[in-house]
Amino acid sequence: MSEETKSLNFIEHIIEEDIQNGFSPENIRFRFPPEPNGYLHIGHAKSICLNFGLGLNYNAPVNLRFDDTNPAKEEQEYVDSIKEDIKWLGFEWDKECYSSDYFQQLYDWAVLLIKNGKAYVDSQSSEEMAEQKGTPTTVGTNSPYRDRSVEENLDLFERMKNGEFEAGTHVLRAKIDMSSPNMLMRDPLMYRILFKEHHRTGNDWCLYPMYDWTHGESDYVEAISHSICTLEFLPHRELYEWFLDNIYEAPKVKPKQREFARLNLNYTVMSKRKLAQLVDNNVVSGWDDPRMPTISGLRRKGYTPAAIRKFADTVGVAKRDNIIDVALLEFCIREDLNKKAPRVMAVLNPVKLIITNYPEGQEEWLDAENNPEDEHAGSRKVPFSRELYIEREDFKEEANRKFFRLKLGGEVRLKNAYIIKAEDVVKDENGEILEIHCTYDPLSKSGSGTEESMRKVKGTLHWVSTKHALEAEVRLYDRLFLDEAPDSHKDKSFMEFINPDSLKVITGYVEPSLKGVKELDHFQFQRLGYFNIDKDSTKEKLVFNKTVGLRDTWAKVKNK
RNA sequence: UGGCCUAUGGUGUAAUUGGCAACACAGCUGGUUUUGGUCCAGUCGUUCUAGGUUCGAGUCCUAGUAGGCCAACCA
Repeated sequence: MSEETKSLNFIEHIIEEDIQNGFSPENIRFRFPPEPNGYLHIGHAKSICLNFGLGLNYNAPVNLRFDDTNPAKEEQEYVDSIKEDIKWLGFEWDKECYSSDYFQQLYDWAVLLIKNGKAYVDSQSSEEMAEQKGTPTTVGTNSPYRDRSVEENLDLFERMKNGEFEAGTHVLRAKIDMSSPNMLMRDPLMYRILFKEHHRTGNDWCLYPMYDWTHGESDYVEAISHSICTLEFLPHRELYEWFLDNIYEAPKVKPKQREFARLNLNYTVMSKRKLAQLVDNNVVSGWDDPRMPTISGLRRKGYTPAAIRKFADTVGVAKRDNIIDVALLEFCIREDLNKKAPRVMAVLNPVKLIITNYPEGQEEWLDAENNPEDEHAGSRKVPFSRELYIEREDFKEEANRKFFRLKLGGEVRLKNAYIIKAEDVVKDENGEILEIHCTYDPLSKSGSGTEESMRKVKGTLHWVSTKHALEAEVRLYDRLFLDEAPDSHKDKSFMEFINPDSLKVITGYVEPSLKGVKELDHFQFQRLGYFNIDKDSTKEKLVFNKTVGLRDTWAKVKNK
């Protein structure tokens, strides 16, 4: 079987066209260029999957390049987390690069531009320059310093580099066109003076290049053929090309910038600034809080690399703004975990169930299938006894026939065990049920092959033996925001839509086979959802995170 | 008041480049099931508007409408 012919996205169409037009496939090269000023989120995952996926498809190298031109915001912590996240997603970069590695080259090229009359030192305040910049609908005016001599510019620029001037006193600007309809072409800044220690170059420089001047030239240095970024950089393309044209030397690869629509997810926010705000205001416990749309948050919540890659693949790549339904992300993780996660029994909201005709003190270890979706997963033993926990929601004193669970006088199968019949309840003075008393049919044991064991009863419940169960902390997550588009309201901050119940911490009871499981191990708590082990887990105390619930048809029926 | 980008079911993304609008998710119906999960079958629903070119337009042209981006010494 040949693999399904997958349709190409518009970036791939462009690459195919370039190859058609004679661009040599071995010169194809990509890069993923994060700024190390925050943790990567699911939107970056889309970009990572795009760039590294392209690299795989075209057998082309993909560089990881840290776009570190602003020492005020960038930190090593972020570099480390970014590398970890990309590796975890399953991708390998060719070279690990830093824009700061090119500071000298960039400086030399800037001198070249000055010599060619393409750049000049401006000595006005930022306010004055902003004033002269004009607006999208009105043209700008030239700086009084625009026509400084090459010699003066060269001298000033060198002294800027040497630290002779205070921050803010001078900048280097490209000399382009103050009346361009594209604001970015109105003599954009190339350099500013910043007396800040850089996470890599230390105090070597007090002159730092701006994004536009840095990015395209870095692509050029690395011979990136296709420089893929998000839509908001589209107007930068003209400048990207202008800068390149001023330093380009003939046989080399001239990088091409192309733009795609960034990922948006409903019920969350997706900008590093806003995510940082959630962290700084302690709305969440950190960048890797499972409620965050960060890669580290999703990982901690129990998402798998395969699920995220599948998601990125499914949402596609195009040029129109989009808002993806989180239901799609949830579908992707369920699909993956359904195949991989071992099934176990856990009771999260327990009520005691006593089997009155089961001998006191007796216990049995029953066979339980680990994963019906994976025949190689094998089975395990689970302990059964007279006293069990079941979910409070699985019992009602009376209910209609749509309720496939336990009710007084009704029968139900205990998963992997026996058919039971509810006989009586014991309540406290407030009417709260303390115990459910039932009887079991000793001949109905699962898998025993008896006629009784083959009987069809409508409901099957999960359970744990009170005596054998392990206590565990279980963290239940709900969406962080109550609004579908929390940051789309002009008059309200996204912070006003935070879901106060996004985290519930409860104590649950899990079957004893879970003793000794490792961080990040995934499980399906049968009939409840997927859970994984949090890093806060210890030998003494298990801590689970809820990854996602199972699809819940009952919830829909119930609410009708 | 300018320039640029985008417009296909509820949400996304395709359409052999001008030739029967399809795939996934979501929704709904039913079946199987010792998970109200999975799986299976079925179903709902789509080319922003108006003109034009053409034998034929989602695709090309014109105008309109709607949404997005652009005035940081951020990236």
